[in-house]
Amino acid sequence: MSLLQQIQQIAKISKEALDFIETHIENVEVKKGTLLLRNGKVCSNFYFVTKGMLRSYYFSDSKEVTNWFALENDFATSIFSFLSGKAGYENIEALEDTTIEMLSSNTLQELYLKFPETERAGRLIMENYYIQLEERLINIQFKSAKDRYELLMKKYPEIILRAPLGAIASYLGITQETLSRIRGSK
Amino acid sequence: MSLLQQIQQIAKISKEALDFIETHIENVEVKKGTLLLRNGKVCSNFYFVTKGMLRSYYFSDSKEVTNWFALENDFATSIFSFLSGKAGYENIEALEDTTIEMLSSNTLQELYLKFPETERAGRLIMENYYIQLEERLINIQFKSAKDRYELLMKKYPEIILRAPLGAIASYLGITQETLSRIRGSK
DNA sequence: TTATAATTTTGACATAAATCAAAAAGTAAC
DNA sequence: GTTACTTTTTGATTTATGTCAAAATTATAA
Repeated sequence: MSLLQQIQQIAKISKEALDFIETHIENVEVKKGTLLLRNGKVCSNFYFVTKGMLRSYYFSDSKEVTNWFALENDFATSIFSFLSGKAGYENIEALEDTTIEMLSSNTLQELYLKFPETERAGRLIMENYYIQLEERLINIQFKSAKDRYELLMKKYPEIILRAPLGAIASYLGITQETLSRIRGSK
Repeated sequence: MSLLQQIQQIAKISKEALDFIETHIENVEVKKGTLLLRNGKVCSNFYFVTKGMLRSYYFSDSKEVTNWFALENDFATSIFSFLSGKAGYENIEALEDTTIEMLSSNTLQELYLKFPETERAGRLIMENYYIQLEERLINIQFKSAKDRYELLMKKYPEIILRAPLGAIASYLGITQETLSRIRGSK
């Protein structure tokens, strides 16, 4: 699926707006290990993954903490930085060779102004993100490490299969030793 | 401040849309202890607190867990249920005698359709909510109980002063015994 | 293929926070 | 003001998960 198709599934958008988006999409291919964003920088791009996998992480006491994974057909950006225009704390790296479609924040602002009907898609995407995040917060707050791992496995098995253990562990809020033991014990 | 004023601070909205909102606002006063929403029900209202304090909580193994507090000038709703139209897991109660302005989800849907420029305010509100929630997730995942308490005290001292200990503790993801000890030790 | 580096697993031990229980303090009702 | 109820504090003990360290496995590159 392409970014354009994905957006059309979310909200009805005029032909003109779609054309505008299409002419502004930038296609990028990056090798595994590439850093698309470094902490301390402003994230001025909104990504859509067509192939491969990204992850965002930040440092907490010099330890890497995974903030999210983005697989095929997922949107991805450093939301705080992208929305506020301020320097962020996130790093975005490619966990595999990855192909992305990219929109700049300028393009998006222009899109919202020129085609106000696209605000709806923006709102719906944010609402969806919020609900996901809320669920994650609840899990982290009140499920055991093992429960959280099993929930992730059920909901996003692809992440478990494709991401390195350390990245998964810090996403779940546990150490990799603990995750390794959880995996071992069953 | 009123709901109308708050919305106008977020995005520019036409006179007509404002009128539409105004005629649909419902003013409600509730006594301390009132349950505005019970889990298992669909939350079909969007609240704005003009006086007093609400909190949302859900049950995890028959224990109450606070999901959020809403003080004066805060919006409040059971976001998942309100957005999805499905039965939710949250309860919303008044922690004090509280005055609220209320919009139904039907009104809001109508508003978005009739006045598409209001989508922008909706999007911006959601973006802001998301950023707040992300920050909270990061804190819960990687700060100690004490650090989390101190962060809350710095950011929302009103909550610490006005909410009962048990509600604050479960909001922070700790037991009330632990919170009591944190308070005691300094 | 072998050498080197990165990732994952295993082990021993430490610790923050939970649990269970009861006392103390605060609030509301009669 | 006394009684009953709720909330908060204090104490003793347990437990899930973290930390530190090293071994085993797997991936990468020369």
